[in-house]
Amino acid sequence: MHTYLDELNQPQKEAVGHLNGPLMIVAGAGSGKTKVLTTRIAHLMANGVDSFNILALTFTNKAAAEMKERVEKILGNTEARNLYIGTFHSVFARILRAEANKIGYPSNFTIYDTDDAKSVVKTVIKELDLDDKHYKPNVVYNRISSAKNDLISSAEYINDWAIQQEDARANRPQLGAIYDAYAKRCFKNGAMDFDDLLFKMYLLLKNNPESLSKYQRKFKYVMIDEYQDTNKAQYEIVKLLGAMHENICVVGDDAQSIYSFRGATIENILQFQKDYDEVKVVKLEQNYRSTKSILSVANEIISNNKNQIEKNLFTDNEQGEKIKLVRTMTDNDEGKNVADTIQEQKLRNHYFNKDFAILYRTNAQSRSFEEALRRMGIAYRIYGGMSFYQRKEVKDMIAYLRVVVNPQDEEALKRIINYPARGIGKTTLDKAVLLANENNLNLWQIFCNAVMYGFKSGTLESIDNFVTMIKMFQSELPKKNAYDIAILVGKSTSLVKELFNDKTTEGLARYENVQELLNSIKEFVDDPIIQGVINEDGVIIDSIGIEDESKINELVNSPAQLTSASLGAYLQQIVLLTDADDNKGEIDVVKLMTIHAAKGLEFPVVFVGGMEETLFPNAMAINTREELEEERRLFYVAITRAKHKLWLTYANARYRFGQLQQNDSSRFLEEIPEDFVDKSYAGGGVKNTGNSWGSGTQQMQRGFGGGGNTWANKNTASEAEKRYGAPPKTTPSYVAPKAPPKLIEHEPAADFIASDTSNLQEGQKVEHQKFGFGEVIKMEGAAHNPIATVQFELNGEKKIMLNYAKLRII
DNA sequence: TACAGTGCTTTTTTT
DNA sequence: AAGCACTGTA
Repeated sequence: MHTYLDELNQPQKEAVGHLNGPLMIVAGAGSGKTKVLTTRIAHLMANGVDSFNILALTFTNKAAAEMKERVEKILGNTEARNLYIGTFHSVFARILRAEANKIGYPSNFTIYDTDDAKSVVKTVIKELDLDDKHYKPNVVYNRISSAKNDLISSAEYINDWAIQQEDARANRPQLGAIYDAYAKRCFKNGAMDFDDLLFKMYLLLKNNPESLSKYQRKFKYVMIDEYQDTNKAQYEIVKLLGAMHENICVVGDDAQSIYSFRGATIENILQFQKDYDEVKVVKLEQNYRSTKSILSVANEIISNNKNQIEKNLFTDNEQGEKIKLVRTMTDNDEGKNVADTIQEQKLRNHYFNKDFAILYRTNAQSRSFEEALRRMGIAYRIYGGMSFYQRKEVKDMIAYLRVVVNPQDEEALKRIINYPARGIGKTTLDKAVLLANENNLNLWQIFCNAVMYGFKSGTLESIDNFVTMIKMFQSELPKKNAYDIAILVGKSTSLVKELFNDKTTEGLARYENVQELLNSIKEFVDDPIIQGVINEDGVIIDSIGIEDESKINELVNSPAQLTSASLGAYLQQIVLLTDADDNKGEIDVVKLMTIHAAKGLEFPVVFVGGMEETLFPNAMAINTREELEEERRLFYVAITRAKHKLWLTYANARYRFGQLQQNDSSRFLEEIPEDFVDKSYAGGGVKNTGNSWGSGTQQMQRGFGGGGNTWANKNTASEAEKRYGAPPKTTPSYVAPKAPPKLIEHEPAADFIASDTSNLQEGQKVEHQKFGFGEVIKMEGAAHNPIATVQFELNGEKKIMLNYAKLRII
């Protein structure tokens, strides 16, 4: 019969089999949580629950996609399409569009990402005549964000005595005023930030009984993934949605709660059991992912936390190797060491690039790993950090599209009003903004009626041309899909042409990025998923808004109405997309990401870099026990990503803010029992052994020790040395062989012409037909036979004889 | 109006 | 180191 049930262990079966009533699954790392969730959905449907009545909420798009795919596989039919599976933010965005009128928003509202939101905060601070040195936009934004996650409106914020006291003590009494102005501005712009998607969803359900009842009836079964990471807003929404049927299933692991900075609280797990009369609790304690060695270390680490739900995570997997500890001199050496080790492991144990992950606490740490991997010719990909959609040229293009869909969107409008330059400069913009504020209109309305406001005739003409152009785009909205409009915009604004004409390396990259954006729009358009109904503005109104079946049939019969290929739909999904969600990922590359981004993932071989005090645990997060325990959970998450092998690495000193900074090894390393760890590499890595030791207390200077990697200062033994004994004086047993780096072939532009290199200087940027782009780092050789040493971006250092090679100077 | 140069701040994690 | 804001010049 239901063969899928046979694949489960006893507790898993219990969880899947509990169909009605509240259910809490405490799922340890690697215990088959996703399998249980997906099987449970399938089981619900096998027992007659309509797929339209199931809602599953996750934190990442990737998790949602995976869940959907796996349910589909189990079911073997297309019923899974009707399931409502998505992230909190994307599901609520869809619902809010359909219900926008109930909360006074346009259904084509824009979603502001963090950059947009901070920019609005900054604007508002300036308009209130406050000093943005004192009211730092970053800090203010975080404060507003926390308030929203705690469901505190600006009015409540201002009237809350305790909050006011707190702000007064911090000498920031105007925070409430800023919050209020910010909220009003977003509303005026027809925009919501990420937190609004939760906050407004809560308000919608709270204040509109019909809406609440509608969604309660629709979502008879609700499932929440990563419940330990929910904040108050999410908690209250779930509680409201589930109140009618109480068929709520939450899955979480308190040991993996790492998002308290976003308002998440473990309290939600504890509270869950009190909210309902009979909560079934199932613990999944068998780990199917890691070796015994790795899991023991993880268990040991987490046992140092006081606050936790008791559980006993075990595995039947093999013992595996001890985890390895590596100490290097600098962050650059750390990078080299990891790259060397990857190369070694590939050769010795036949791993592929894709089997490796390098994890770190902060995004800035990716640099040294990146450089080392590039030098070795190992393909890699960085997830997170500066995402594709944050690049200037991409944001510019998207800003145009945003204005077309929602001209109230002032952030986008400001961005493009004079780009490419069209004679509407700062003076004009300032005046328009002032007029908008005085007349309580938005910027777009000022421009549309510019003639009323006494702009100079030249300026007026520029404004009119701009307005006419945008209106022309808008008139195409109902007729054209997202891609066709994007192409039209690119052409009419000559934005693409401008980038194309910029032949510098950076210009080339920018042009390519815009092309990539256009490709992604095309892809989106070519794969129209029927997911909703579109209103006259081209914005998705969700099918959920239609209760009457005949109406749905009517709409299904007019497919144009139902495609999601509109520009509005495209914009909605990209802003909620993380680049970790990008699934082009099955190519053979080493993956680099923060530990946060790695949650929910697993890799055969894992490196955790930067195991140093101030970095991990991070200096910003050691002020309270709670903070420190969260850092420890983060370490726990890092460890439990590994299936077979785990390396922990740290550097004696690393560059931070342009200065070489010395750090002690992480306190977490002391918590690993001696027997579980192989420390034979904790002595400076492949290159640094045999040198004098001691991390010293003297200020490290740049170019220390003359020889690059030599430590000249001898002082007291370092913390690590005291703990782990003196580092080995001999060469390690195995030095990774340097495979000849593979050449990454460069495709020169069709118009590649070699330059006259007789006067080539150090520091100049060049292009080589085969090796690609690089920088001249050294000139040598006789005058009649000059030799340039060039550091190529993709192919490392090469000596080029200028008499023979063809180089183009950039 | 636009760009180049200078000086100043940054110091976590993300939907 | 790097990005940003501000200032001065063409």
